Amino acid sequence: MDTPSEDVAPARLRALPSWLMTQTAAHAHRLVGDGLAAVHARGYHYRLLATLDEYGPASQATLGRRSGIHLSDMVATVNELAERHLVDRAPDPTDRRRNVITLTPDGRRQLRLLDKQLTRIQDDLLAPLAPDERDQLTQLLARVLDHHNGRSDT
Amino acid sequence: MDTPSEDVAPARLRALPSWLMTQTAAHAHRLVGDGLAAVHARGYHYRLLATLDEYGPASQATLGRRSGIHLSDMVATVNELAERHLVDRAPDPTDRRRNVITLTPDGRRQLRLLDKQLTRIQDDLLAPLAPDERDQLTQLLARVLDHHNGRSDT
DNA sequence: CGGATCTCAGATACACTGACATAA
DNA sequence: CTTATGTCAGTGTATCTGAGATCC
Repeated sequence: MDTPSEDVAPARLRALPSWLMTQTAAHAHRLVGDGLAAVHARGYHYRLLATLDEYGPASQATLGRRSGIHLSDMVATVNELAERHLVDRAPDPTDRRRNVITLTPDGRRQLRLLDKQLTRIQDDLLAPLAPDERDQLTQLLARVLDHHNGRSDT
Repeated sequence: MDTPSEDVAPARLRALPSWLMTQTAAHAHRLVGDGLAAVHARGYHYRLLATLDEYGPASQATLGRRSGIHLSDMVATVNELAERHLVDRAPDPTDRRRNVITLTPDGRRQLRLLDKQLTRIQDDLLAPLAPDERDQLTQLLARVLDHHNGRSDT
């Protein structure tokens, strides 16, 4: 603790919120990536499946807005999920520009699996924090996120 | 442009700490990236300059451990900074495997500029939070980070 | 025509892996 | 012989830009 020349990040960085955010996010990203890879999934897959589950079928553009996935990346994500029959891609009869993406029963099953896996991962990620501290952190981050997504307060 | 409250992230995601972390980190990353690009710098540049300023000259391997930059990326980072004479790279006479990286006066000047720029950016990033909430968030994130870096507590 | 949708190609930043030569 | 260092080449993920084609 008191060895001064230890290989620890500079104080300037340790007190910099943007640095703390990107660093903890890197850990979160690694934990989630590994955890989802174990069930043959990626972050985008979960985000898209969860969005479909909560909002129902939608076009790729709408799904992109809801899930925060870029339209360009949406294409590949839907491709990957459709290949494994976790979602269905069908042309929209009312607007031939659009595809309607639908969650399949297999997709719903996979989503439940991913939910469980992610719950475990949150516990690893927030291990050093007490339950009320985890809530605090979640609330604070949510407010920062809402602000930068142009929603609510300021 | 309106889309009342339709296109909002699913509740499942909004309550998921790992997602909140990576999302806020993405905003932080973008703000920092833009802000540093305005003064011709990247995140790695600041991290390396700050590490040199606080710990003094060191080998690339040591700098990597302190700044969290991978040895492989350290090479390119030092190249970029040395090209602009913000750091100096010289062979270590006592260990010919090593380079000793030193902060130059120009580098110190650049660092002060980056410090100011980053202070502004933190303010944008944490705009919706009161000062004591910013501290709370910083503390919580620091504890999570320490835990996953194998330092201190359980 | 403007505007939305989908697709594809590529770029960038960060974190990481593997291989290698050199030197302690 | 083993370990540490520096260099180079390349991987994977997340985000985003730009271009096009199609359709409303």
